[in-house]
Amino acid sequence: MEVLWAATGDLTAREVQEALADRELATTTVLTVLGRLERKQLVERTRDGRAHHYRPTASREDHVAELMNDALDGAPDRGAALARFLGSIPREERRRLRDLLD
Amino acid sequence: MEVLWAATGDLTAREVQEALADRELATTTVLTVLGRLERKQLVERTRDGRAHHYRPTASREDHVAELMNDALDGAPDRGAALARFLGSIPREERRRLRDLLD
DNA sequence: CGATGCTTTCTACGCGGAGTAGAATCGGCG
DNA sequence: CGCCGATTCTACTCCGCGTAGAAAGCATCG
Repeated sequence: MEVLWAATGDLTAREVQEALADRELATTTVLTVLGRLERKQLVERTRDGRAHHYRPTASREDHVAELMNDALDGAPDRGAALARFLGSIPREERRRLRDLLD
Repeated sequence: MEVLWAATGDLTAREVQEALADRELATTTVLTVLGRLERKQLVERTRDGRAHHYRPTASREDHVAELMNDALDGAPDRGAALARFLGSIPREERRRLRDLLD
């Protein structure tokens, strides 16, 4: 996901593999992982001749926001959880949140 | 964790088992899980005679807030992620957040 | 047209965590 | 001291993840 999120457009499996060249992964490994990510709806792909082009289904920020929501869903008292959350982030970010809310 | 969070005070393994009576779990199963939760610092315990008393190390809300933070840590641009998060929750909760920030 | 070379699919192995539980051990209490 | 519940140790299964080999698809070059 890091690679796909960092890219400006779609990437082929080979391009992903090259972006991870330092790990020397087998091509099939990259394909397998991309397939699993697709199964989890984290990426989608379109065919282009012989190869596929992969792209994230959501921006990294959207994904993070969704994870935060999933976590919040675990609380019976969402309001209380939100209050604790506010208390757990840096003052600076609380300020930022207030700005965003206006 | 649900059982411990729902309880008012500490619980013994047997009490936890009784709270989960519908699942008909073996006593050792309950103990094993409690042990793993302790290893993960989700619960702590104190000895009391032959048995132990278990309790959560954090309230459910604190735990949820922590999970939200963990998710947020996955974003390179925390501000942007927070913005998406705000956009993903019900209007009502945004209002609640604004109140909390005052 | 067929060989060549990518790309993809199918299958698989090892690892670790979660759920479950049996066997053995520990330690109060009568 | 012996009993019985509580605890610890160990283990089995299932599942997801990281990894990759073997095989099949298919476009292109000679």
